[in-house]
Amino acid sequence: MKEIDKLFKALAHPGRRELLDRLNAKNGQTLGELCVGLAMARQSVTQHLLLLEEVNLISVNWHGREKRHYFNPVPLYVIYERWIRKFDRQRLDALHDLKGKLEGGES
Amino acid sequence: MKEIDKLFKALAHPGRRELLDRLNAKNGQTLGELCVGLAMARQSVTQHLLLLEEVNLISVNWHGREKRHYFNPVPLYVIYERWIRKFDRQRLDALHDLKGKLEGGES
DNA sequence: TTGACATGCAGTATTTTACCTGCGTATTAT
DNA sequence: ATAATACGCAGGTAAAATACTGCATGTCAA
Repeated sequence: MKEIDKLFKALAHPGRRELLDRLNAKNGQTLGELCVGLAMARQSVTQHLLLLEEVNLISVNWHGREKRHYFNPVPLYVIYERWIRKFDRQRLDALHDLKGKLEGGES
Repeated sequence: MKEIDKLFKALAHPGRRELLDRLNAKNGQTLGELCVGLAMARQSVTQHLLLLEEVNLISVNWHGREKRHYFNPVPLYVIYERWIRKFDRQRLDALHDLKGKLEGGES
């Protein structure tokens, strides 16, 4: 399976995207911290984190018995550049401009 | 399930992304055309197309007995604006600049 | 009107994903 | 040394996603 396929799959789960959100808000959190407030067993969270590791969206760092997690946005950049951007960037820009005009209330 | 969740799920399947690619290359293709060269039964392709319809990534148009499909990139734009872009745009821009410099061979 | 074609609909098998429970191991603190 | 803590590992189950087969329906062309 291609890397980009795994990447999209990794992003397909709301829980995993939330984990990325939380690491983006506060980097270097441990597994225990990341489990707080989630309706999931610790072991399930571990599986999600491993998946995110595999596609390089997070990296880890051991400090004694603690495993600290760090968010890496580069794969998202790859998705944007190689996949989203190629779909008629001009059309998107035009829509963006239109949206701005409409919201801005310009005649 | 939230709209953004369904959107990410819809993009998680390589076959569905290929369908979008093919429609982007040539808009207005029928189900039959889209099936050519795919290692899938027509009925499976239908299911994928319906899923893409549900999240508004494609729209359809009947002409007699033919169902024509059209790609709509707006949801991708939404993903970029509401999800990718929020992750430290500055960091991404910096990486982009760096990449450009390295590739450009600037000292 | 009849046959070919484009597609829909229903039911089912297979595979993958998500999640859990139970137990084991290494590290830290007392 | 012992207990508490932080986490890994293995296995099992339930649900969801994927893909199929078989048949029905509507449209077009001769």
